[in-house]
Amino acid sequence: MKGDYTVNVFPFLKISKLSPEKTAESIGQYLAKNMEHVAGFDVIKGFLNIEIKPDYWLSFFQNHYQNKYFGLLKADKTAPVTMIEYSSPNTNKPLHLGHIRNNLLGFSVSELLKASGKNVVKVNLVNDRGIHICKSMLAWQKNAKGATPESTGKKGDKLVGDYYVQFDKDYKAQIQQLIGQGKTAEEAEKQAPILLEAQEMLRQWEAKVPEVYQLWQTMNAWVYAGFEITYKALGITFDKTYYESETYLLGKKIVLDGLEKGVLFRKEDGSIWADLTEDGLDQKLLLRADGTSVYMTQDIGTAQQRFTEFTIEDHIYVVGNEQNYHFDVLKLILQKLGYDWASRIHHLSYGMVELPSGKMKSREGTVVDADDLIAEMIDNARSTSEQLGKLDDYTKQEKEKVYYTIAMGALKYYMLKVDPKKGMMFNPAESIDFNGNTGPFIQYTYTRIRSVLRKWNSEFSVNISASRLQDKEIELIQKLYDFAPLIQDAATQYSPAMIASYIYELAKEYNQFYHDYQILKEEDDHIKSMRLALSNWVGITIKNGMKILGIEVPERM
RNA sequence: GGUCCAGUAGCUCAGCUGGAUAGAGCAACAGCCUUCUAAGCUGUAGGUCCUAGGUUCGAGUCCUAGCUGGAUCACCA
Repeated sequence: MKGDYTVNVFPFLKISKLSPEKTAESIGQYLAKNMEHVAGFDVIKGFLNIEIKPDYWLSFFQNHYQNKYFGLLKADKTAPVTMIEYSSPNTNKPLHLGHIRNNLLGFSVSELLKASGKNVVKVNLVNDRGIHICKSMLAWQKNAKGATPESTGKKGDKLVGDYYVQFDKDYKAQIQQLIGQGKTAEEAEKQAPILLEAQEMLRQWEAKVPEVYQLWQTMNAWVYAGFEITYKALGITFDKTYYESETYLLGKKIVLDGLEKGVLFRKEDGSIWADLTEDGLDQKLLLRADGTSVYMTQDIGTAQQRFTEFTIEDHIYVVGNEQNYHFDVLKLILQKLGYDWASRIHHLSYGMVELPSGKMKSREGTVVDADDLIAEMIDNARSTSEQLGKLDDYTKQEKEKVYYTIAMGALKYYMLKVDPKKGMMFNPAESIDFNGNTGPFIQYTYTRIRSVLRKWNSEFSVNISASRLQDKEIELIQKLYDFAPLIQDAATQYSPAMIASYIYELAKEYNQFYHDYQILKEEDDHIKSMRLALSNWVGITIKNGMKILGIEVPERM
């Protein structure tokens, strides 16, 4: 097929009043005459294929092949920031596959925005208070006999999570017992003694009863130590961490102001609500009758705090699509309260990760644990790598580093190549692949490039006439040409998947090139040098693209 | 029940603002390592793009209805 670009002329027919063929013909002739880079054109069935002169690609090649930051923009540190909240864990259970998607997406979108020239602030909001935390604490008090991460050798978040599950088990047993005594299910759910105890514990926590407060601090510290390990393994970082225990009261004042202004209303029992029925939504509780705040209240306060602390041009919340309604309500309430920045809030709503058996439920233990999955990925990378035996001269530590890099490359790419908006299926029975459209395939392409360049270990340049470029070489240059605009496009859509798909195609094309042409063995020095330069440039782009996905590339594998 | 989202090859997914014969990977089958890393390359096979209408030169893409699956409509977060 001839032509580098295709113009579809059908939309112009109304203006040209000519047949598609004649319209295409005349546009083609005009372009060939007036555009210096246009070499020629073809008309097929109303499609105008334009061919660009190889010189154009050659000069683009010469201008950029040495640029280590090819396609990337630098952020202006004085510019307004894009704030991105992600992770947002609860401190009552360990991280699972769903959290992995959230964390990887949040981190990658941050990198993507940075690469597109934005000034990014990454924040985490730890949900460290509330009834669910008290449930773990209560179950620990009742069952643990003083067990700690040290005494059990168990990771802190796992230990606490076990007691959250334990609570749920006991709670359900009590409900059954009450139903057996003639209560309705609804009554039983509200009256189970263990739940009443947890609610009492929450009141004690808010009153900062020392015994409860101290236990809370202790158990949260265990969880944070556990999270730290998982975050580190995932390579996830934040610029700032907010704790709900420190911000949960913030929204209160705003809500009371809103009440005074008549935007909100009070019910007979004293609770405060927003009426959104005119906007097609329901009424939303903002303060309980006893004055305590709910999730929405906290989010209002936290948002206000952030917009005061920073000059924010865009605030992204990476949160699952199960909370779409929550964010619709949040934005609407903030608008009604008169905050013009409400329009700058953007919910990056990603689809749930599902298992063949359905949705993951922490309480029911049907989750793919983050640490387990990471460990399994590393084991798989190790056994594959050992079979191939290409790293035999590496030290054990060097090898382990490569296994880890490949394992995380596979996991991260697997999660990020899917469009964020869409749900995704994960089958634990089938381990994540290392071949085909995968992270390791791209990493492998990079190591091939590095291997060639190590063997040369000298200068190279592009000093050749354009007519000597092979089609495949021009195709690679064209692919690289797309990188910078792609980053901008992907950034506006918050889509690391577009980057993943691009790097895969680039790596694939390079592998074809690598297979079909010789580089070091090429006899013509100019061609050899040009191919080294092209390889190096592809390598740079793979590395930069993978960095946006939070994936490292190894020198060898 | 109201609202929202999704349905593309056996499986997992691409398919940009409507454009040429709908693409990859995995799985299956057949080839390619005395040659720069075979975690690679090449080929074969695999499709009623959920269904039915509509919009127009043209629909996987837009509209309407239906079917199926999911989410949500909490004094949980």
